[in-house]
Amino acid sequence: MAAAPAIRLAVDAIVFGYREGRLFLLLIQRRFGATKGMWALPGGFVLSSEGLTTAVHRELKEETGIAVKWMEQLFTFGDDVHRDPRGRVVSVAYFALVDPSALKPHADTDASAADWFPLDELPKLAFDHSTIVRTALDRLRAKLTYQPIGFELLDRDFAFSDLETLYTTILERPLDRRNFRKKFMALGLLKATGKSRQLGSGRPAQLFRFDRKSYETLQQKGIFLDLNAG
Amino acid sequence: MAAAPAIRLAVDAIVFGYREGRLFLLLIQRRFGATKGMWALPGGFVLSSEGLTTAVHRELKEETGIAVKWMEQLFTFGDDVHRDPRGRVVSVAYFALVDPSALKPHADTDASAADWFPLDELPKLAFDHSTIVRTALDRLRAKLTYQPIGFELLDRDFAFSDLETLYTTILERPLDRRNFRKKFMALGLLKATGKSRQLGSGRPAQLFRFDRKSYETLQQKGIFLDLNAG
DNA sequence: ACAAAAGTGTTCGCTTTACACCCATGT
DNA sequence: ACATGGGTGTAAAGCGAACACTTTTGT
Repeated sequence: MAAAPAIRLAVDAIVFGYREGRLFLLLIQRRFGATKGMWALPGGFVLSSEGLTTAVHRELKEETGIAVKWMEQLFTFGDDVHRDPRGRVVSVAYFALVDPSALKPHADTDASAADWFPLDELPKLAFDHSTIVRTALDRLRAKLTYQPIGFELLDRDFAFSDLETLYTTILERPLDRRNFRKKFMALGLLKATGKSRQLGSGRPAQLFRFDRKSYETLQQKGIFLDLNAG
Repeated sequence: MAAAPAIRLAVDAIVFGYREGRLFLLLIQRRFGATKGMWALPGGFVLSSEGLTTAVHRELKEETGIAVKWMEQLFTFGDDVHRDPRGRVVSVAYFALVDPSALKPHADTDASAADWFPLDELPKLAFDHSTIVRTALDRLRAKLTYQPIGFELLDRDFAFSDLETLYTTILERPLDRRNFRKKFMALGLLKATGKSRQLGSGRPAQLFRFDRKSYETLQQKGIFLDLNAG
């Protein structure tokens, strides 16, 4: 076969943030082209000299100023030949989880703005980015049941109730507090810090921290954390 | 951003076949270029006018003569900039399961040969195709535990023991016959045909057929079929 | 009769689930 | 004292795992 026709390859980043019981999505406002002014996922074209993973990290950094440690490949979108008005663009989507309070996005050259949006109040998105976000959400929910998450989304020290709220927020359904705590504790990836925290009234909550080693081990292994009722 | 540099986009097909207690992989022998004479996964460059899924099906058909109904996107390989000696090529890998007895591969213009290889006797593969195959195998094994498979791999009518052998072959470990049967039957996706079959001596086996409707339903839903001991 | 493959139930232990009250602190 | 959020135990049911013999046929 001769040289391939000009398909352009892009990467997109779905960055979920969690704060105070709400899930957020990181978006940028497009500065150029037919989609100028619309909100979209951070992303852009892959350079021929860089790997895909490098490319997403670079684009994310360039467009929002945010650096994340880890992104997971989600899916490659390229069945619809017209998904991008600029021509044939195939996009490899990656997703990440971060604590948004630590990361103030700032717009850069390619974006006129960058900001966090609550998941239930997303603006209309450019391209097929709504589909991509939906796919990412599905994956995130599925991921909860076979891998621990939270490390990237919570403060270093957190109360158990923070973890519970995180899970109920993502799953959009309640969990049984006792059962959830029992199961999660049994995984042995939380360390008590000895410290405690109090918000207004109520009994102070003891603070925990993830044990990084076991956390990463469990992430690899694919554990079970059946979460029907918690 | 200006026009993207010339990255070429390819698709590769990992087609697993199952027959008589063995897993096979469909390979083609490369006819051109630096990898001439080597075995590789069927695949090739995506045309700018076609979707990714269309592209894999087309390439598979062109190179091996085999048409499959369904392929699942596996992963996109593009972190290694030098994975292809022809330049920068990013490949979207898809995998499929078929009954190889119904599908005699024949080489076509781009391949000098196409054939089934037992998984444990693969030749050295071109590019990073060994890595891709390994990834596909991991996925296939994982898939077994949350989705029913078998429909695509067995004859329309099959004995229960065929199904059992299929599972033990893929998982490479024995299953408890009684438990496996109990669980699988409980899913309610097998219909008795009333017919039976006998191979040499031994009690004849009654033949089953998949109930297509429930099969597809369960594939969507993501069911649980814990298979530690079967 | 024996060899070969198909078919079938029960028991035990663990995990999941459902469920409600007390604790520590602030106001 | 009451409001607020944090923290805890137990019993019942269901599921997964382990385990061996009988049936039907050919030779």
